[in-house]
Amino acid sequence: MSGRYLGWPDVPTETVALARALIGCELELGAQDGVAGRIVETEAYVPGDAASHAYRGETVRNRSMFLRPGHAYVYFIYGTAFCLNVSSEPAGVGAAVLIRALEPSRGLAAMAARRRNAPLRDLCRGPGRLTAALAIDRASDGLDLLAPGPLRLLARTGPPPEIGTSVRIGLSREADRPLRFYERASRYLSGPARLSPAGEAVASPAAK
DNA sequence: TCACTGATCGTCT
DNA sequence: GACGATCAGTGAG
Repeated sequence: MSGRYLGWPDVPTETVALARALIGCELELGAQDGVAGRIVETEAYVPGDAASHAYRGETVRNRSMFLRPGHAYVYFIYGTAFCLNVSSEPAGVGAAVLIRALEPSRGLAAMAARRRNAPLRDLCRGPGRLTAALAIDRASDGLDLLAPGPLRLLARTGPPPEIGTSVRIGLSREADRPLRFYERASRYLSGPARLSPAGEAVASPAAK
């Protein structure tokens, strides 16, 4: 089921607060496609962070990081993958939240087709995989995810998820900062399992 | 599940 | 010219 569309200024401006608030929200590709997934994993790239693309100031590539909160920053990495971020902090400040994983919720067949029929669990597990599943590329860079358009954020439905914290994945600088956030109960997380302990499950069907 | 490797290319030094 | 917010495939435990 889908919630209501998020708009400005429904979301926190501060980067870590936004990274946590996005867990459980739904990311929807153009309503006509009917493709969407719940965000279950994010990473914060805060101001002054040496691991952030914005660390050395604004460039043509990272300019979307300096937009008002809620804009898409999409970049191409390792010659193989696109990564989707949501800009944070007031306009003019370079910071963003990387969307690392989604739990597929709608349009599963379309996602699978774009992902070479990968198994459901792997459709959106990882920043490059979810952009492939949602057909997100550089054309999506700069889009406002909080306004009508081809890519939108929807409010979380249901109870607040239990959120876990860990170090970020794949970094060489600022690698020790606990700026990765994930939904503890989710089976759709990226990275090594040791970074995503499920914690004390209250009533997990699988745990017994 | 984890560890390792090759592929691949835009961006910045 | 090197490096990087990654992925798929392979092999071992």
